[in-house]
Amino acid sequence: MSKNKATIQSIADTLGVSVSTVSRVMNGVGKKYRISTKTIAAIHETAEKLNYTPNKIAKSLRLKKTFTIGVIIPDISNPWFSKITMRIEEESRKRGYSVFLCNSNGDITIERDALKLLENWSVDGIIIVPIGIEYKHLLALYKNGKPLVLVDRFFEDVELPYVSTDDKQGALEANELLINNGHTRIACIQGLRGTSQNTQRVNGYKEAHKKHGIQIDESFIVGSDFGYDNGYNEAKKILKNLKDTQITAIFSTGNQITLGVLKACKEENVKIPEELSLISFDENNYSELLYTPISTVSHIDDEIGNKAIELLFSQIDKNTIEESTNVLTPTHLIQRASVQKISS
Amino acid sequence: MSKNKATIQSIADTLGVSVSTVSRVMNGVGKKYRISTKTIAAIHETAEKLNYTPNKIAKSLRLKKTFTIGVIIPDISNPWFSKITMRIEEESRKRGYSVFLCNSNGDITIERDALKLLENWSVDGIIIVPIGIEYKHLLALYKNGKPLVLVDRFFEDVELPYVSTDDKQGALEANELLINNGHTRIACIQGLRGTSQNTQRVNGYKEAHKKHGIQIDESFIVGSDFGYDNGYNEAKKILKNLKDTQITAIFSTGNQITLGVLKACKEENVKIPEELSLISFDENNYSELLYTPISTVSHIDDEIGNKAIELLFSQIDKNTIEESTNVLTPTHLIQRASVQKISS
DNA sequence: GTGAAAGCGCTAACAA
DNA sequence: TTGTTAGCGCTTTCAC
Repeated sequence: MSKNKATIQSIADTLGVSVSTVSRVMNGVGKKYRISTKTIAAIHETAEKLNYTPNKIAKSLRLKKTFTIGVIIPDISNPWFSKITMRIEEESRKRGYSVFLCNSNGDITIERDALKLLENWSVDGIIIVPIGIEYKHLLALYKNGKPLVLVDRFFEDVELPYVSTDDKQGALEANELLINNGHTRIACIQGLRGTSQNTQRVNGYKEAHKKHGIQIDESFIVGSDFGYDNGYNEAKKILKNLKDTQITAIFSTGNQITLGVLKACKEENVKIPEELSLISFDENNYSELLYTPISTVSHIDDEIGNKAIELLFSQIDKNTIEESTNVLTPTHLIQRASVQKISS
Repeated sequence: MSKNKATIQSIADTLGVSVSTVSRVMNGVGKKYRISTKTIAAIHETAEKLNYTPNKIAKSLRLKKTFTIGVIIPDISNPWFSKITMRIEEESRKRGYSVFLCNSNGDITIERDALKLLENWSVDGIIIVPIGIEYKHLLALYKNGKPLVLVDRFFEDVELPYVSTDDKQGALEANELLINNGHTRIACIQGLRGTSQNTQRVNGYKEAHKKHGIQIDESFIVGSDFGYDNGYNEAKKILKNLKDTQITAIFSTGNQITLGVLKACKEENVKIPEELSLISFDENNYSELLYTPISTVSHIDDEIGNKAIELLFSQIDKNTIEESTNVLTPTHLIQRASVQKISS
């Protein structure tokens, strides 16, 4: 097996034909150019023999099109994101595109660098779950003509197409469930402040309160990011002051936060739902198998992934009907044992 | 903001210098070539002004080096894989490399295509979690000089560097724990047959039996892949025949299988560990929070990811000390409530 | 200190 | 039906 790769040139040389002929055959337009069947066969044969594989780099440079898309995710180890990434990868592959993956790790500097990198790689389009606190770099790229779709988090009043979840409505329903079960003192453990996702979910929390004429105690809204530790730490504090605050339920804005809360409750020996009700954003395949099955706000990652790809390729293929570039998918409330009726 | 990107050519033109000068400056070797400070400054300035970003495609073509690595994973939505992917991405980024992600979806055809694709993209190296039932395509590429590292699954007696878990030892310890607790009739729900991972784990199961002089009942070894459904279906069958088989414990070879088992036990109202003990490969941050905290065989993904990257770059940088290219990281048994002592 | 020019592998317009 | 050739954006040798 030779170490230096075969090129169309080497095929052309061994056969005594020209590179264009080889190129045409390799691109399957041999017939169209009425290249003789035997030439076609011969080319395929030597290609095989020389173990030829086309050089995508050269092709990309020439065509100014790479057939790649870039994906930037804050944390692929989060199941919700990894499922979306999978969807994106699969759909892209079907369309003949490959995926460049970047993990921004929740760090805006990395996000900016990753974006620059993808630009330098001339990816044909970008799907990003932005950190969500800054959009200038995204807007600049988009305005410059690079196909781009935001997923999960977006920026209000900024002209960047997105597909996300109707977080507010989901949060509203979740909190109404609590309220309808007699809860009026509900803690909200939030994620990263300033992100649309968080804002919407907290807004849903607030709206549920308003709708039912319940005073909002701002001190009940705590936390700072979507991680496990945040959930754990904030829950710990809440549990320690349960007598003072009279909190009877927690609304968790993310799956990792929820795990932290569960850990804390376990440590502090606080029974769910007897002593504390819990409802959480994000459904997982283990949600019903936890020590108390958790009521969740499910949002379908598959659909979001699909929509994102659809939106992106409509930009790439320039078939864009420039209407409704923004999509909010609905949520679905899954009721389980973690919410209990109380007499208020 | 102009739509057509600036190139070193356009910078050279606006400044009336040559492309080589610009190239040198952009690559930070301006001083080395004793290019005048004002020229350097001017070039940087216009680069900024024209919003120049280097074209990695062109650079790659010229250098025959892409500063990318390819990653092929059977299922990134599996937390264990996604964590490894994250590790790989992060380390690569630190070294100035980007990641091409492919999800083989457990399909050998896709795996082969993905590999071909990465080859065509001239990635500088490949990290793959192979489906594990075929290695010819991998070996061919490796023999041809492409840096390659297998992760998690490997092929015995095939000269392909890998970093994996000491699955056999882990399985051995897990089953010894069961045996030491009086269990002798242990079911094993296996994953994809023919993969090293599965073989090793089943071997560990068998070895534990042999070591303790327990007859192995081959009919107790069931299942066919690492998915949730497999765990669910096999557990259902086991639970229905509990009286006949006298099975007292299940050894699950993977995290998704375990979730399926838990679901089945819940449905069939079989209490863990009172009626059935359970121990599982793969630790997750929710393992201790399940309705029965699960004893697990933990294997540290971070270390595996790091080792894989290390091995890969030692090949890429050709600093390879050609010894010990294979790594097996140890497992760690985490004991929780899901295993109960029984009087045998 | 700076520039000219070849060439990485491929495509496609133009030629024959 | 097939070939010639320019050029995608960049690096680098050689020249001055």
